[in-house]
Amino acid sequence: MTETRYGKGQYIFREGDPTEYFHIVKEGSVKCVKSSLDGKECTLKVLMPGDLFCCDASAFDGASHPGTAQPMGDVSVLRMKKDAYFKMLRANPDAAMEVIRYLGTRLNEAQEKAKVLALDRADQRLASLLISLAERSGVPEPNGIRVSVRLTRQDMANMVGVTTETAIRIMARFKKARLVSGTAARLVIRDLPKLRLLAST
Amino acid sequence: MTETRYGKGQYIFREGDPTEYFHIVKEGSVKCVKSSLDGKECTLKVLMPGDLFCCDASAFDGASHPGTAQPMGDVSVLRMKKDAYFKMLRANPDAAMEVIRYLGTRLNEAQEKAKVLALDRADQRLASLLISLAERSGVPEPNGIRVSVRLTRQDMANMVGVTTETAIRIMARFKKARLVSGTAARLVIRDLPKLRLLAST
DNA sequence: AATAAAACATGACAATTGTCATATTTTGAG
DNA sequence: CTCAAAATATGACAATTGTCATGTTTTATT
Repeated sequence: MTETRYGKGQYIFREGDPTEYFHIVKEGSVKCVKSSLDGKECTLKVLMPGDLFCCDASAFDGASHPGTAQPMGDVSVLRMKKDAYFKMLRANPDAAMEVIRYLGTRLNEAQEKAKVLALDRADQRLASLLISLAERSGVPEPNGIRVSVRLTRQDMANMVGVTTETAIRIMARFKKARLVSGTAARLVIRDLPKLRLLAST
Repeated sequence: MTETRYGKGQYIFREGDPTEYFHIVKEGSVKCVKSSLDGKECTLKVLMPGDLFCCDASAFDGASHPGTAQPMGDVSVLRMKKDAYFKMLRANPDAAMEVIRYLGTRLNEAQEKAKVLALDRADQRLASLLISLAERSGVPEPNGIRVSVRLTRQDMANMVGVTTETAIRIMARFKKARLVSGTAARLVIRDLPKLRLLAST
């Protein structure tokens, strides 16, 4: 289990690279991105400390990475050769069960995300994103919940499958309605209950 | 491990039900469905024989089912109390590794689906669906690949996040362009290469 | 502090997809 | 075989979202 650091402009691995390591986020956050042939990008998930990645199918059959892992700012990642990882899981039922549980959670998340993408409007999808950001990386503050992950409007757009312009317009509406305030460097969720209402309306 | 049969109009379990069993499809196919508060439905996946379900996180922490499992026609399902399932996995590293591999594959699938929903137009999403149907349940025929799962236009619409009318219109265009023929009872993929081209254009 | 780059913002217009209404055809149960 | 229900089909129109163009503000680097 070795520790590796990555910084701005680097990649941990890219879509199509051969899978060699199993990873865990130690510090910072990591973006999982997939892109289509015409250059459009989609951010599947922002991984936080403790999250496993590349623990999945690609590691088994020698397939290549299904997506790109990109550090958001400076990150520190633990990694282990995939053979050692599998050996460890085989020898350690507790670890294996933990990975099963983790993958199950991730699968549920991914399916919930697919549902939102399939059924909801752009503003509802953004509201859902803001809610989960508040829950997963929110820091309570006097007038709301600050999102500790730094996400630009473009990042948010990529996470919910809309254009940057649409994300900007909707966030402007949210700001006017006092649901949120600030931008990437200091995004604050000001009215979580109303966002929840909007997400399911 | 007991076998249970289900027929039309029944449910194997419904969204919100407590999780008691781990399941495997033995015969027939099973729809995994999630619905939103306003009655819209989204079909996450059609499970085929050999597929595991409810093998995921919900089974761990006593959470309820995140979606509904609905038989498509007559199906036969094997099931096992979740406690016995976990005990079995703990005692059997090969089985546990197999479940990890399976969940990883499903997670990749779900993320690929999220990407398609986030980035592609309705016609591209339908083309992607037809491609995966051809691959996963296709039966070669003189003039194409017959899809052995019976899916109405509404089913397809629910699988790619569009309205039934949109699915009907796009399938009509595909039919005119000789990419497909027939409806639910006898859907045939006639030009897989062109569908692949369309899906990535 | 200066400056280039990135992010944010907004308008005008186009394209896509949804909604609602209404037929027609197909399927399945009795 | 008959008949009701479900599925398919199509038109007119509305709503949503994307595209492109352009300008301002913020951020980061020297």
